[in-house]
Amino acid sequence: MFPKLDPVLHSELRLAVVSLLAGVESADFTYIKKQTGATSGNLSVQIDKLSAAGYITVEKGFKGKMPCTTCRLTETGLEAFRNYVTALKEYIS
Amino acid sequence: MFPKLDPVLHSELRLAVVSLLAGVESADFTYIKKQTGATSGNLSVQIDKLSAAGYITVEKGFKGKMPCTTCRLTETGLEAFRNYVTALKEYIS
DNA sequence: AAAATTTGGTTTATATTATAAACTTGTTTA
DNA sequence: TAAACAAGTTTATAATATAAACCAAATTTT
Repeated sequence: MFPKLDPVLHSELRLAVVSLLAGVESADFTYIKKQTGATSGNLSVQIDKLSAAGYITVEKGFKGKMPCTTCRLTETGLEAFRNYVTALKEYIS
Repeated sequence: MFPKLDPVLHSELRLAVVSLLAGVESADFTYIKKQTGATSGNLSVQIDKLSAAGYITVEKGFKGKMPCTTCRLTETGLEAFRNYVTALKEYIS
């Protein structure tokens, strides 16, 4: 009746990050931070978790001389997001 | 951009309980337990939290000789649920 | 050019949560 | 009457989310 909700996505900030990434080709740390309003520490941790789950890829490079961390949603991540949304609808409809 | 999600409702089991109660006039502990597949302990704790938040009322009585705990969604609870659903849609659409 | 500030994060500590395991009280069944 | 079951509650534990503190490099200020 109530399907299990993916615990990786059932987190306010991680869900926001994935939702954001689902709409763009890629986004860097600073941008995600601004859009979500998260603190750096929290965002850093949650990005690690999404990465560990294989839901996003994280690429560290530089923009000019400044470090820049770029995140991208993987196929796995997109599918997990879709599944989560489907499951969630059982709860809220 | 991403609205804050009510932490009382952003919990798999509590959300299931509220979702369930939103569709019926009332439901007792055993029924909720069956429908959600939760363990008694977990359900007991989460019902307390929903009750403490004023989202449900809990009435202890007997069905025959057996104790029976009946739960009902309050107006506050229903409104919180609606708000949660609205907020969530910002994340998943 | 040295000092102070900002950028872009990471690491660590803490407080909260979710969950299961163990327990309680009373009832039914063998 | 002893064992098993029902309906929960309480307590312990493991996982989470979050913020606070920290760090290195770049930039700006004096």
